[in-house]
Amino acid sequence: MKKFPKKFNLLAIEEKWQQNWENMGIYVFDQKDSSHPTFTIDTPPPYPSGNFHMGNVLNWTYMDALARYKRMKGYNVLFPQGWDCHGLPTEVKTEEIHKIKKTDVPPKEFIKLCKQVINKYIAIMKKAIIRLGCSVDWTTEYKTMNPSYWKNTQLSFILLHKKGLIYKGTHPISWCTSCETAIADAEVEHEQKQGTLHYIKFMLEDGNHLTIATSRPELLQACVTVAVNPEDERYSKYIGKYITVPIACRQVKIIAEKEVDPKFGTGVLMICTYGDKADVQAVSTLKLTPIILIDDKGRMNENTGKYEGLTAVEARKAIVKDLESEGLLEKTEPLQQEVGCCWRCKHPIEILEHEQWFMKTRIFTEQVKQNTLDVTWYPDYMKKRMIDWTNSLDWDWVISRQRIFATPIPVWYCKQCQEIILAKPDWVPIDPKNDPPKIDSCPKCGSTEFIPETNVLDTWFDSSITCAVHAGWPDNPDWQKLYPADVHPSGYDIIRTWAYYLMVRHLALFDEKPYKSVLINGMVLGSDGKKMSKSLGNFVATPDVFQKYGADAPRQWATGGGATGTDIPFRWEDVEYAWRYLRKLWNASKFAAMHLDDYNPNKKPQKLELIDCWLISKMEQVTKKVTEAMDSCQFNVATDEIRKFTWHSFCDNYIEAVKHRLYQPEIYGKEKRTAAQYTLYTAIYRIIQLLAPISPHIAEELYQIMYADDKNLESIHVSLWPALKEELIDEKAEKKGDLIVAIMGEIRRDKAENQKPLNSPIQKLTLYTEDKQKAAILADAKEDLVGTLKVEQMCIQPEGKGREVKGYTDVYFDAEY
RNA sequence: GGGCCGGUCGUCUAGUCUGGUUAGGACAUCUGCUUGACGUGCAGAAGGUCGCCGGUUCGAAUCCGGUCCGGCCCA
Repeated sequence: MKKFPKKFNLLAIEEKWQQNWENMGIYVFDQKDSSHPTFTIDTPPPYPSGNFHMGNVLNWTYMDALARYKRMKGYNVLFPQGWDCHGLPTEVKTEEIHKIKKTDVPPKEFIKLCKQVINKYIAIMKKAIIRLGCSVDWTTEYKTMNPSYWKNTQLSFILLHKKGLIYKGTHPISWCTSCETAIADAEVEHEQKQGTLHYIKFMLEDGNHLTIATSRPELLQACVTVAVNPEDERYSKYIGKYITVPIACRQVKIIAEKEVDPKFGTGVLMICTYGDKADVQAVSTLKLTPIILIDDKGRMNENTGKYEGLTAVEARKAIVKDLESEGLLEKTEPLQQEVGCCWRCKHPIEILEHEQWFMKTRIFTEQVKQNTLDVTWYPDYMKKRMIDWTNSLDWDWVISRQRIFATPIPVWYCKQCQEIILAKPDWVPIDPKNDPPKIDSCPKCGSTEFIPETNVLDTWFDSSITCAVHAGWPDNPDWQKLYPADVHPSGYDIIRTWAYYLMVRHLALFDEKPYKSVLINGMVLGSDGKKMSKSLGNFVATPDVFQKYGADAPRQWATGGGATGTDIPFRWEDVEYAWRYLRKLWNASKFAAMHLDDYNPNKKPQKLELIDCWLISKMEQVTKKVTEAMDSCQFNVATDEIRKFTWHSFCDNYIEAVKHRLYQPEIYGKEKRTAAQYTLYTAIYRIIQLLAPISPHIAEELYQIMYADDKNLESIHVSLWPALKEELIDEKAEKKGDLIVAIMGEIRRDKAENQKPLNSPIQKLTLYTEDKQKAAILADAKEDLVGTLKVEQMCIQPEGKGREVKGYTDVYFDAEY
């Protein structure tokens, strides 16, 4: 036992241990070990935004608590950490910082700048993860922008291509005209916008007209058909007839379509290529020829004649004006509409036809669903989100992007015959823009000139193979030992992207699911219950929290704030409460340490008193509950149980009940003092073990002061999680102890009501009970009752009435002060 | 329009799957006391028609049906 510091200085303790843990290397996954089962965490590599927010605190705390728990349970734990560097946000940030456009400098130069930005941000986040006390194995650290990771991403591309799961095709795709790139379904956000519904006359051959309502008159020239609902009696007679599209002055056929809502607008719908996904559907089922009017930059193209060069919005105005002058615009009205927007720049997206690379994902729908059901979800209902998302997908995954800072697609084209030259597995990592293919000539036509693919891969293509990469794929031949990952932690907001892409990619590559379980965290809200954001003024910066309360307290906020998977509001009061708990534990330990100078942990006392057995049994009960809670990722339950046991059973009841034995062995006997010492020593060790995954720093500090000399372990975090000792659960002792504790409580209450100090002596205490068993219990615990309550004289009588002990209708007492 | 989640003292939250003590805890409020660990702590009080309506049941916060409100995701 070391000297107990006088002051409680958690902040200093924390940083000290963070340093020491790194030096000890206890979080390094042991590749060579084969005697312990492995537990692998598929840490989702975060995008380094340069900001570690309270949401990050929440999900890293979940991961770390689990990692530490499993390590104590005897697992060889792999807790890796990577960084998902590529993508538009990085490009945008780099442009912002350097006040340039990405096209202002050569791509190589731009990539260099992006890397600088990312590396700076990684350093900030890494520091924060360490400050939170996470037991990450930093020897595994990787960055998706490094060639070593490119290799993985590109290899996976090659393998999928060889399996026929990747193809090039011209399909309608979501396109951001501002970012000038294709984007995937998952990147489209839907926003409520105020638009205008235009009522436009389309002339029929007989000189009459139909009025169609559209919010996008600029797409008139792309109108390929006009549809009405077959049930709609107003229009059924026109089905099959031809009608003239204004501006385009072109005739199209009127068709019947069940999907048309007769109540929307006039009930006549123009199908154009492409206004929305419904148009895409119609064009493909009806086999119509699309007419594309908008180019990559969002300007009207040569198909629009006099409108060429205008933006879509300008063209809309011009066309409306022209319609008006021709008398074809009947009226306009405001319209609340949902517009698909780019997740990054918020510009409305267009649906354009473009040659892109795709990965076949829809053919895996059934397999994804089946495997989703095979996976354990914490909480269970979150699997619905994955199933629903899978079912809702209409298109394959567009994996090519027209950007700079990303993994290159390892492909060239023969200049002569356009043959696709796919890189061989041993060529990667490679950037086709810098290096030619490693062949002498085109295998098809013999030409020696090649054009590099300039498109790059979607960032999700990097981050959706982590389960295999963390396991050691492709270089470690044993990688399948660590595959599938035991748990994939994630927020519910990214199930449709992260959990889904991981699933579909690993199934496609390896024909096996990537993870055995998914641990879902909710979102962090502001203290007002609304989403935390700077603009709402409810934002709390993580460094402020660390500075004031360190890491152990906010970690308890995270684990105890609510059930796993639910949103939890950040409240300073909750962190404060956790802090008070830590201080309470600290003080209780200090008290125990004061009395343990002469205690020999190797010598068990011969007899324990009733109240000692009571605490030990409670301790086993709480161990059981905490173990079960941790096993099912119910961190809030675990936190709650540990707190309740420490604060109430241990501090309020037990310590108070044995003080007399500790302070006055000359009266109560040395043996009884030793029994109390043993119980204190045992219980605190158990508390810090149970607490170690959740609040690792204080657990370590107390361990090192009080236990390291005896237990001889490097750290509490390598101690073995307490095995369940059912034989120590003693229901009878608990029942007996409960009675004693209830009497002590009732007498405290009696003193309080009589405005007596709690330590005021009782001249005579008479306990009444007719129950002989209870009388025997009282007699057995007489010394602890007398000692704790400062009773001069105590007797037990079968008959008589006094104050009733709460919860016991047959036990009364009378106290004379 | 569809899906999911939530609605529990003034505030936040547990419990709902597996129906059964007095609906648990925290913060805030109020009242005492300060027990030889506690820059505090302890004891106590007050505060709830468990969103609303109906059903099942001996018994419903919990199961079922409906309904309203809020959030998220999707179309």
